[in-house]
Amino acid sequence: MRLTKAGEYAIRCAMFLSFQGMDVVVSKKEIARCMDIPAQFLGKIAQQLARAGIIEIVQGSKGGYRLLVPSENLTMLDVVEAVIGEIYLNDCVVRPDSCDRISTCSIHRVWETARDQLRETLRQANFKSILADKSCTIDLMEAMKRST
Amino acid sequence: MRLTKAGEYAIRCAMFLSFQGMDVVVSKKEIARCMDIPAQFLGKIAQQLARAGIIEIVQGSKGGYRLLVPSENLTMLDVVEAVIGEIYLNDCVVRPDSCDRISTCSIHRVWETARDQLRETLRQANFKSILADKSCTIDLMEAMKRST
DNA sequence: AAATATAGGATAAATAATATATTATATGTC
DNA sequence: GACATATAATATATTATTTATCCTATATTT
Repeated sequence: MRLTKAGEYAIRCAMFLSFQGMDVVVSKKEIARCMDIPAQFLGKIAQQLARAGIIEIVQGSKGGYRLLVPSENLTMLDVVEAVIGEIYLNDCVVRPDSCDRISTCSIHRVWETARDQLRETLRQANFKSILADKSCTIDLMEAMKRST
Repeated sequence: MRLTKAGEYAIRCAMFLSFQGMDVVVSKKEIARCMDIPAQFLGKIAQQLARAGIIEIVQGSKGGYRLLVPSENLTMLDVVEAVIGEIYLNDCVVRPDSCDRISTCSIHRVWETARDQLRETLRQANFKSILADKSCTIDLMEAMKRST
């Protein structure tokens, strides 16, 4: 019941791009290096972020990724779900036929509540406010230095 | 980011035992049959529930499982964590060394909040109140009929 | 003692996640 | 246009986790 690495990497990538701002194309290599993401794997993740409309992929020399969404409108929910799909904690919430018990059972309702809360918490977390936290930006800048 | 089948099965098992009451020994076979759980797999899950002090395993002919905890004190959190371990949504919350960014970063705090909420919601859900919901008990009784 | 039921260790089978290799395509520079 | 550079896309390999079962041992009832 944990976030996958792909999800974690996607968040790191979104954080880095948010930090750079919307008009900057950042190369895959640089993101991978600074954020400790396997470069090829980042390629896959970027495809999913692009399909979700979160980033734009720029090909060719001087290519890379560019953020398409203002960081105050970009939430952790958007980024995570772009990569791992819509979050749900128990199958039966989304596919009632996965269990032949009735879907009104209160067990289902508990999972539904838990899921809604989780999604809401991630929806509240936008990258602008995350970066407003000094400890995050300090950390980012150190990561950039380290990987030069 | 989903509950494992083992977790789902554990909940079904706990629900069945809660329905039967604390003083009844229910055979593995019967639980497996009524709750659609592979019998051998249920054996493993029962071991974990027993280790957590939730059920008692009775060996020998006429053996089976007996609930040790009053259903009003037994929560979904207890049952789920007995089987899948302590819930956490992102590695870095529990093992800060899994990511070399500082643990005070607000990303971490979001995951921490989400995790706390999730655990709290599951802690609120005790099996007595779950069974107080008619649709659950009706469903249980039908499952028992079906599998005769 | 025989029958019945679960325990516990080992292992197999299935699925999912993570990562990489390779070929193709797009862009900028000379 | 040719070449260098960077990402795309498909395929494949690797690893980890989850799910399930087999088999021998042990406990209990009759």
